[in-house]
Amino acid sequence: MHADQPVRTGRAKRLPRAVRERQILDAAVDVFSRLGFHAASMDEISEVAGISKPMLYAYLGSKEELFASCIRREATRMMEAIAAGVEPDQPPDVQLWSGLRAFFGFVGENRASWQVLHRQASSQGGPFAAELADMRGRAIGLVAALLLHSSETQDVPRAGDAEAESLAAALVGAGESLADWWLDHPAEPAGVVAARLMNLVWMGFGDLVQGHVWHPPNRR
Amino acid sequence: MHADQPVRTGRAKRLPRAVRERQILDAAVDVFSRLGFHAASMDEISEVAGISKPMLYAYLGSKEELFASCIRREATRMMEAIAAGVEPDQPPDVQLWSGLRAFFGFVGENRASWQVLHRQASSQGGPFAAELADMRGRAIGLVAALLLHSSETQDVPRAGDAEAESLAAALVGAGESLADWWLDHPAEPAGVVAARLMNLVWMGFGDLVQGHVWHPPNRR
DNA sequence: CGGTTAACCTACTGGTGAGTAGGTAAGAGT
DNA sequence: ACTCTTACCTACTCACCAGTAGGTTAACCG
Repeated sequence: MHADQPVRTGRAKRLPRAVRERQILDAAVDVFSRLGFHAASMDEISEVAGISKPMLYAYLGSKEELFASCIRREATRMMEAIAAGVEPDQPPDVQLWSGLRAFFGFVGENRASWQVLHRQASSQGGPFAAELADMRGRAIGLVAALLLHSSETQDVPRAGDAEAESLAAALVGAGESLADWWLDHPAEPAGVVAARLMNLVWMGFGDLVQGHVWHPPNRR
Repeated sequence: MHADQPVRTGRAKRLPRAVRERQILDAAVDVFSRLGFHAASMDEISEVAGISKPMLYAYLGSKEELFASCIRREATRMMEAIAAGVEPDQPPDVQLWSGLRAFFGFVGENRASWQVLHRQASSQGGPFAAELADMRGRAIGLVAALLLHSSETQDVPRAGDAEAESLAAALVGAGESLADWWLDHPAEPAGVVAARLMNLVWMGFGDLVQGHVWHPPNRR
């Protein structure tokens, strides 16, 4: 995924702090994703990063602070990737579709990031899960706004804020979960997984079993 | 959730092995769910169980074996709860509905079990995740069969096995995920959460934003 | 009431990993 | 060339925890 340092031999080359910090975070995400927070050791992270342990502490603080930094960085990267993917002045279903594509695209190309963000962060309690909850909250807000706007264009009065928000929560949850499932079934291409979720949540089984499917408008 | 032993004072009362084993598993589920596999210590589990550490090893073997026993027991309990809840000779949507109710009912009354099953087991690799994958596989099979049957009753030719199975996977994933979300929003009653998912996957947003909702047939 | 079994204990070992003390050298500024 | 800063290191300490050795007492059986 990220290029690994060759095996450490003696002293590492001197590099400016900002560069080292990035390398350390890359290494930490890699190790945390493979082993989980507790089983990951600072020794291993330092080794993968190509430096010695005291550097970790000098630059990123304690193990917990390092983990939190990983989560923050990856969460930000992901939200930016999604924001870059949506097409704001399209109809709601197309917006949802492009958001899903961007999301699954990111996860596919950054499996380690997703592993850390979703599985690790949420199974540690406390401030880590909170960091995640914050990101999820923003995502839910976006989807809820989409739904509200979508029901405004129809002239149906009934969709309230709470209704929209909880449906959005369910959809975001479904997305997280499907991405998680995808980690264990990596054969499928991102587009297929995204399309599957799109159909599920937009059409519903009730329509699908009758042969009604949703498909994207064919531009490009 | 489970009644805790009062504080250990000296020697514990002598009890038959089967009873102690159950107490130990109860304690282990509790501790694993709160702390996760790695952070949980055998000392703490033994303390919560009201016995001393060597008893754990005498009865349930190593830490890993103990964890695996927890997963197996809780997975079995859950599948049985769901099986007991479905009503086999109802139409597909009602079957799905009763399955969802049973599922969320179980999770609501056994949050610790769910925490161990879903979050902990899946974030440890290897044999633990495999144990889970097996259970999930069975659940997916059930739902897929339901969907296939459901599309047979309509005279639509197109739903193949693979299609049904991947949709089932998505639905099961959505259920897992919504249950997970629910852990952090315990205020909602089980029925509401179940109904939300039912509507999402059966009707889809496309219908919901137009005011079409699914509701259970009103028996009782 | 002895004797056997099985439930139960205290008290250790060995290993591992977080975090630190204290020192070395590479490059920048003068 | 000479110092100063800062990137970088080796080599520890200390705590915690999985797993065990070896001993104790309660119940049951004759």
